[in-house]
Amino acid sequence: MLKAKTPKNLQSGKSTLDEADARIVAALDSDARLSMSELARLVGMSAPSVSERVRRLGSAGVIRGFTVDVDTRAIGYQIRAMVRIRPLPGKLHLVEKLIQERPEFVECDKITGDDPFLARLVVHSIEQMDDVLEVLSEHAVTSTAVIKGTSVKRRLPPL
Amino acid sequence: MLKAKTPKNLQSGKSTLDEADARIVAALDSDARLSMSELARLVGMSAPSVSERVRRLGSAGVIRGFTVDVDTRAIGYQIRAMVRIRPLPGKLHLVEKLIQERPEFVECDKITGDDPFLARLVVHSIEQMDDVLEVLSEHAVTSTAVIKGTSVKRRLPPL
DNA sequence: GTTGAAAATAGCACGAA
DNA sequence: TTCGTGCTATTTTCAAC
Repeated sequence: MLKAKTPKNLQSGKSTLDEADARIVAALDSDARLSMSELARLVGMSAPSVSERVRRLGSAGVIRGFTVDVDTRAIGYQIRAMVRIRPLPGKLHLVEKLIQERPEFVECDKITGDDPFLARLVVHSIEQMDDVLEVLSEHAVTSTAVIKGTSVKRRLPPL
Repeated sequence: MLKAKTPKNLQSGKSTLDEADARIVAALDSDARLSMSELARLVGMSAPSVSERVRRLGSAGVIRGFTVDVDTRAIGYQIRAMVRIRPLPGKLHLVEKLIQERPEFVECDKITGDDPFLARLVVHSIEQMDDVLEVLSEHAVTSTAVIKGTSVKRRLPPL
């Protein structure tokens, strides 16, 4: 049995999780659809306790939500690429809007350095990739690197 | 009520989803913990049908799993960065292993271009970032761009 | 954080289209 | 085939402790 006192540190937003919460988050990361009762078994607590902790992790902002890991290749998106995007002078916001409006950009971070945006692109074909980049071409300079494989699949940092 | 004929195209691995599957995947993406009965309500089918479709999407490889979206800043990881990594000659595999062994690298793609790896790094502080990059420094050249914000939060391409 | 009871849900077998 | 109905077992939730 695992006895862990309730963390008061969630609100500070800067601390580490206690052991029970860490185990809960790790378990949910490997399968977000685990039932509360099974989750309870895994962490050695009762279901209501675990349920309450999950609720608290949600309202504390640690858990933003639960999502599905979709293999885009299995639904026809054969090509993934990372695109660095440098808007021409004065076109930063326009370019950002264009990126957001193109659903093939499935992720985009604003970063420091020469290229303000780094976006993940998912397309069916090279032709489609070209179509998407064409939209940006008169407003930004882009550098595209096709993804050949994965060395580290998305994972959580140490909890 | 939604009548959609069952897709025979899942096995081909290259096709698009039928409307029911698309709605199921989209709904699960917004909340992977939806109950089958609620999911059934959302897509206008019975719970057993939806349940079977989710099972099939899993075994077809479309759904790889269900995960939790954790806000790493809420657990003390204040800094995120994208790191381009170019191993020195002959050190490609060594560097890949070093990346995989460092849990602060929460994602790493192998890409085309001058820099073979593009990794996402999550750390508590600049000092920790330096520590992590130091490990690579004698085997690779790295270019680090700190993430200032997000333009597009991770999302699915059109289904 | 735990226990126990009521309500909701999941999973299975079956029949219908 | 795939979808829907009715059943039982499990799970979730809420109460009280």
